[in-house]
Formats: sequence, C-alpha cells, structure tokens
Amino acid sequence: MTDGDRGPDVAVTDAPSPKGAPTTARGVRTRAALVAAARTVFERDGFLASRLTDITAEASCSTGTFYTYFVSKEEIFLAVMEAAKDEMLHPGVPHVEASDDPVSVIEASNRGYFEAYARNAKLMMLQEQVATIDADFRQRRLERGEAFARRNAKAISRMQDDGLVDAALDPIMTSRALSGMVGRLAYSSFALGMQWSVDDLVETSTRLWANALGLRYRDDA
Amino acid sequence: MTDGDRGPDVAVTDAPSPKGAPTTARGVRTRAALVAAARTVFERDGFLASRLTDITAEASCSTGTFYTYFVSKEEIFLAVMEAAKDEMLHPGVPHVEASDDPVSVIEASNRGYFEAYARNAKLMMLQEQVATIDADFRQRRLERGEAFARRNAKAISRMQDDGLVDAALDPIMTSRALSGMVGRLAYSSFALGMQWSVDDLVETSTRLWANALGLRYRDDA
Amino acid sequence: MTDGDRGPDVAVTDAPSPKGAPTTARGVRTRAALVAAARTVFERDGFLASRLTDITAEASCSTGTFYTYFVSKEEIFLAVMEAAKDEMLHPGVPHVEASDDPVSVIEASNRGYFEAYARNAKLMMLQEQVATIDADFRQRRLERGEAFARRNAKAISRMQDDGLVDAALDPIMTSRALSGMVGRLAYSSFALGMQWSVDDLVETSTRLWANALGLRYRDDA
Amino acid sequence: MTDGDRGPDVAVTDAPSPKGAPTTARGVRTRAALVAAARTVFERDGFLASRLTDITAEASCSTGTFYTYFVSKEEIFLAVMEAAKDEMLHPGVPHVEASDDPVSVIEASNRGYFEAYARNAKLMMLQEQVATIDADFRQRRLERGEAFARRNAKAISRMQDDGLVDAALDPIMTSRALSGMVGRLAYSSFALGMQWSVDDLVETSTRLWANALGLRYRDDA
DNA sequence: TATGAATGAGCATTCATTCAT
DNA sequence: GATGAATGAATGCTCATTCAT
Repeated sequence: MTDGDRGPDVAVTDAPSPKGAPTTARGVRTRAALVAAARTVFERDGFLASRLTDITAEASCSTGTFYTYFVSKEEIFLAVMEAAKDEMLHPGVPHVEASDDPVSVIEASNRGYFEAYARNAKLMMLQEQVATIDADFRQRRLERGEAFARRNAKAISRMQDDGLVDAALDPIMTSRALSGMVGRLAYSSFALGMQWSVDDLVETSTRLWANALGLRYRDDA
Repeated sequence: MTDGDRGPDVAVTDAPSPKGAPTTARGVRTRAALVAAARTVFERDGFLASRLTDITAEASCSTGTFYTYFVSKEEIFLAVMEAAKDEMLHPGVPHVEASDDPVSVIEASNRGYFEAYARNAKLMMLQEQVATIDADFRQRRLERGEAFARRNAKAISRMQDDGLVDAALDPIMTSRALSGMVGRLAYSSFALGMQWSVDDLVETSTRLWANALGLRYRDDA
Repeated sequence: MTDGDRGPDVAVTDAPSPKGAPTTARGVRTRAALVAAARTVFERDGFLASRLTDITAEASCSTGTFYTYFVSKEEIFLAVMEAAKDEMLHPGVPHVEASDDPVSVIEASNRGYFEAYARNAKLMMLQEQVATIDADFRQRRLERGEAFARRNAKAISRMQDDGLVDAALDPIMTSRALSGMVGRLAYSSFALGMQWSVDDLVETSTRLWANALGLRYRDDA
Repeated sequence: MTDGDRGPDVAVTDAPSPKGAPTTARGVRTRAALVAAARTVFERDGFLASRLTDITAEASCSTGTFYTYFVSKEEIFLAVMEAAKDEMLHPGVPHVEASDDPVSVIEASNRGYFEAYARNAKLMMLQEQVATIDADFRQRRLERGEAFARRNAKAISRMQDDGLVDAALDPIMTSRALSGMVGRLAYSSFALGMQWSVDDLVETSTRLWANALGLRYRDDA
C-alpha cells in the first residue's frame, strides 16, 4: 500500500550502492541504462516475474554487466526507486506548517500526493509488492514513514495547542491513520483501478481529514 | 494492509475446490492435514518462500498426495483462507445498522476488527503478500471489499438523510476511505509491529471515524 | 601424501548421508548408479574438473536426481570413498600385534598396503587432491590417521618394553613418521609414476622400518 | 606431502616468464607488487579460491594490468614460488657431503628443513594444493625431486661402500623414502597442525634416519 | 488413495579474458 | 603501460509436477 505509512508526501531511500559508483563516463551510462531498463521491466512484469536477463536484454548489455553495478534484483530495485524519487516529489508537497488556512495546506498536500501517485502508479504498486516480499525494504519504508509521521504529528500537536484541532486525538496515531487513509485511497484508485477522479479524491479526502481533526472546512459557512 | 479495502469485517472466498472434495474419511483427514500444514508453513515462511514439499512434509504425507487435493500453491492458499474464515469473523462484528447510537456501533465494529486482526496477524500479512502477487486473488478481494463498502455506504447515506452525517461526503468513497484507514492502522500495528494497544486503536480510530463523518462522539458533552 | 598419515592400513569414513537413504529399491539402485558414475568420472577427470552433470549423464539420470541423494560434489565424493572402503581394506592388513616375528608382521602389513594402493591408485590420488581442497575432508582424514597412529604407537611401546625396539624413540612420532614414509613411497610409486615393483617396495620399506625401530631384520644372520 | 619427494632441501622452478620481463622501472615495480599481492592472496585463500581480481585489488592495480605481466593464475603462482625460493633455502641446508660425522650432517640438514618449513608453512601447503591440481607443476616438482634424490642416493652409496650404511638398501629408493618421511612429518606438523616442537622433530627424524641407514647415532655410547 | 523417485526447464551467478580509451 | 568496463560461456541448483508402483 503506498509508501510505508506516509500517504501524502514521498521520500525515498538514498542508500549508496554497495558496488561503488562507476568511475568512467561509459560506466555511468551503462548503469543508468540498467536502471532505466529495470524500471521498464519491473513495471511491465512485476518485481517477481522480472528476470535479471530481461533487464540486461532491455539494457542491451550482457548478464555479467549487471553484476558490475548491482548485487541483486533487490538492489537495482532500490536504485530504480532512488532514481524516481525526484520525479515523485516534484509536485511540491508543502509540509503542514503555519499558514493562513490549514485546510488549504492539507488540500494542496493531498492533491500533490494524488497527482504524483497517478503519474507513478505502476511504481507505487511495485513498492507494495516488494514491501510484502522483502523485509529489509519493508523496514526501510517503515522508518521513512516514521519520520514523516512525526513531522505531521508535531503539526497536529501545534494545532491542538491553538485550539484548532480536537484535543482528544493522539497526534502520532492520528497522523498515521490519516496518512494511511489517503495512501489507501490512492492505492485503490490508481493501483486497483477504482475509477475516481483526482478532484473527487482530493475533495473527499481533504474533507474527511479536516472533519476528523475537527478543523472547519473551507467552503462551509 | 487488510483485505482489499474492507477494513473492519472480513469475508473470504468460497470458491469450490476444482478437485472435488474427498469422498472417503481418510481423504477428508488428509486434506485437512494439508490445509493445516499449509497454514503453519505459510505463516512461518511466507507464501513465496513456502515450497510444496515443506507443506507435505509438515502434513506428513508424500509429495504426490498434494496433487490429489490441490492444483497449485495458490489453490491451497485459498483453502487455508476459507478454513480461517470463521475464525476471523468470529468476534462478532455487527454491521452498521439501525441502533440507538451510531458511534457505539462503529466502536464495537472497530474493536471486533482489531481483535480479529491481532489474533490472525500472520494470516493478514499473508493476504497482503498474495494480493500483490496474484491478480486473481487481488480481484477476488476487491470484489468482496466492494460488497462490504456498498453496505457501509448505504448506512452512511441513511445517516446523511437523517441529518446525522456531513451531507457533503460521497458515501461510497467515504466508506472506502474510513475502512481503509482502520485497515491500515491494524496493519501498521500488528503486521509492522507498531506497539499500540487495542484500546488505543479503537479509541482513536472510532473518534476519527466519528469526527470525519460529523457524528457527535459519545463521551463529549 | 596418501591417506591422512596412515600409511599402511586403511580406514574410511562411515558418515551417513545427510539426505536420508533411499526407501525404495529403485532409489537404492539410482543412488548406487550415481556413486559408481561419480567414481568413474572422478577417476577420469579429477575431482575439480568433474561437473555434476557429467556424473548424472554417466549415471543416466537427470540433474535433479543428483540432489535427491547428495547435497554437493564433496558429499558424493565421501560416498564414493565409503563404497570403496571394503575394497581398499580387503587385502587383509593385520594389525601389528603379538606374533612370532614382528618384522614379518610389518612386512605383511606393508605388502597389503602397497597392493591395495596399486589397485586403487586413482582413488588415492583423488583423496590427496580433495584433502588439499577441502578442509573438512582433511580434518576427517587427520582424525582417522590419529586413531591408527595411536594403535601403532602402542605396539611400538610394547616392543620397547620388551627390549625389541630402540627405547629412545617417541612412539607416536615414530609411528607417524614410518607410516608417512610408506604412504609417501606408495604415492610416488603409483600416483606419480615412479616405476617400482611391489616386491621392491615391500622389501625396502620393511627393511627401513625394521632398521629404524632397531628390530633385527629377518634374513640377516 | 611436502614438495614432490624432496623432503629436506628446497628448489624451485626457474622457468622464465613467457611475457618478457618488464623494461621500465615502473613495470618492475608493478610486477613485483603483483607477485607480492599474489602471495598474500594465495596464502590467505588458497590457490583455487583466489581470483585474479583479488590479486589485482591487493596490488592496487587494474584487472587489465595483470595480463601485461602474466598469462594465467598458474603463471603468477610460479612467479610467487620463484620469488620465495631464496627465502625458503636460506637456512643453509648443507648437502650430505664428506664430513666428520654423517649423523651430524643429517641432523643439520633436517633442522634446516624443519625451520624453513615452519617459516613457510602456508606456501608449502599451497605447493601441495597446486601439485594435486596442476599436472605441469607436479611434473616440474617431480623432476626437481629426482635430482635431489640422486644426489642423496650417491651419498648413501658412498657410505655403503665405506661400510657405514646397510648395504642391503637400494640407495635411490631409500633416499626417496627417508626424504619422504621427513617431508611428511613437516607437513603433519606445520600444515595439519600437529603440535610438535622443531627440536623433537629433528631429534626423532634424525634418529630414525640414522637407524634406518644403520648409522651409529651420535649420542649412543 | 498414497507414495516418493525422477524429471528438467529455468534462472542466477561467477570470473577469466578482452579491448577501447 | 595502465585502466576498468564489458563480455558471455559455463555451471550449479531449485522445485513444481508427473507417474509407475
């Protein structure tokens, strides 16, 4: 399901390759070709069904070359994710911080998330698949989600102090729950094929989020 | 991730075995032993890592016998789920129906769900794994979730008509979102190892759910 | 060289196969075919150059069948040695025990050893090769040699007590040294291709052994 | 064990590199670095397990550079042995020549051998390993042993003529047998880990040698 | 029904060797 | 001379599936 427990907002590993980065320009090119090929193959066949030889064939290089840059399928998968990181963050997801209207911030955040998700739906499904298969990957994702959840929890806490948010809610669990809700919605929509528009997703999820926190929703009188 | 989008409440396949049920008493016993062994092995090693020979070994029968009752690993997995269905529904999750207090109903439902989840966490993780691997299983789960979501959506709709729930919410998407939220929470807690108590989970999720819908939360004056 | 440090006399492992022995008659036949094939292939190509597929081809079975009975090339090698054990002991190597004439006993023992060696020269060379490659095998051989050396040392000790043997010699080191001498001679002769007759080998080694211990050599007046 | 049949005394190949010696100073340095690295890696991992890339990595040079100086792993191994030749001979092993006391000469020779062996045990084991693997190397060693054995046999012959040594012994086989005995003892002690002191080894092997030949042992009245 | 031996396609992985820069 | 990326043949090993007994 989406990334870890994050829901809106994305952050991906930056673990360095165990096999040192290529020195020469040619090496850089080859490695990049492999990563690109891997993304293509993974998205087409899924992580499990993808064979290393499919990837090297797609990258037009020999089997051995794969092992010049990567140790395993898991590892090149991480590299694919790493390469997609910027792409997935691009939409500019503002963190929930001081601002005129908290609901607008949440809405913008959600919109950014859904749009990024739509653009990278295949990759997001892949993440889900790998997370259920690979405990390391799952752990890594969990930790990234942790960081994000804490940031969000802090924002919720602040709004509770300001009397804007239901004081009875546990900030961290609430953060997890609402992120999870949005993440799950995106997954259902783009990965499972539920046919919802981004606008509707944004509208409903933002309203639910705002209601849940006890924020006054923008358009309501 | 729970199954599909269900969140609270569980429903499992009832697809009949392609290999007709065993006729003799011995056959019934052998088949049952295989299903029990499969559950043990799947929970221990995960679906992917489990080999058919592990299952037959655990069931103390020969490799060939497996094929007397099942066509594939996928099929025996379905049988495991089928066998666990009752067990997982047991805690008595009342559907959201007419009653004095909607929030109490939601709370009871959530509690039932979290408790069932806790008891069957390994199996729930397995479901997640298989869903990301097997398109058929994913589809099946989606459909079951669909039915459940529609029932829930109907209840929400009714409450909107009665002026109890925020009328601006799309019932079906809301149903999905809130179920997803609870499902995700359970997954984080029992599968990923977040250390939350069932009471806290019930409390927070129920409050968020009630707030999100616009219901007045029980204890609040 | 030769086996462990034994020199005359042979004793081979009786470690049971980690993969349980076959249950059916067919299984027993197949396993035996594999062991026989392995001996043929090992003797023909050497341990290192032998590929598992060469062995299964020679045994007329599929690759997978190999793994029904053995875990690795090392393991089937042990089985080959085990199967050859009787064959190699056959010549009746009497232990050095009380008897009329110690020198005759030594001579008979040496003759038995050289004859067995000649019959199984290829296998003996294989043992050498594997011992330099595989630490486990080396250790195993060392331990078997240890037991044999102690037996021999005891006999030497007894003869020292009886005033038959040079009392200044350390029994255990002497046992090792003389066994090693004979083993090395056999290796040079049959494995390295030194062209010596068994009679000459027996004559010289026995005389050296007797002289070294300080025994009076039979034929000398 | 030990090298060929040599026992005491050591002599190593002086085959010239097929790839002509380096011309530039840098070349000389690189080649030397490779040989040193090879020794380190061979001693650490054994000949078989050592990969060319391990050696170049240890020598801090590129893979390609290896082929500037060597044709194969076998070839660099010979170079390592060549480089170690002096080191292994160093202890000054006097050949068995005219002298006051034959036993003293044998003793000095044995001591020199055991001490050299102890210093270069890893290399000696390597030699064993390679000899069982590489027929060329085995042959080369055999020939060197041959030369040494003949020298020794001549000395034995002379002593037989002088009535100092048992005339019934075949000089060449005796030479091989006794050298083999000492070589095997050294191997057991330093390569297999038998815990014997050099003094004890020298004492016992010299006494056995002297007895075997029929020489009167120094200390005996 | 039950058995368990036999099958073999399928895939990952290694590493000596080459060669363009 | 030195570099290190690229190569790809060679091989080990797994495991779902079949089938004779």
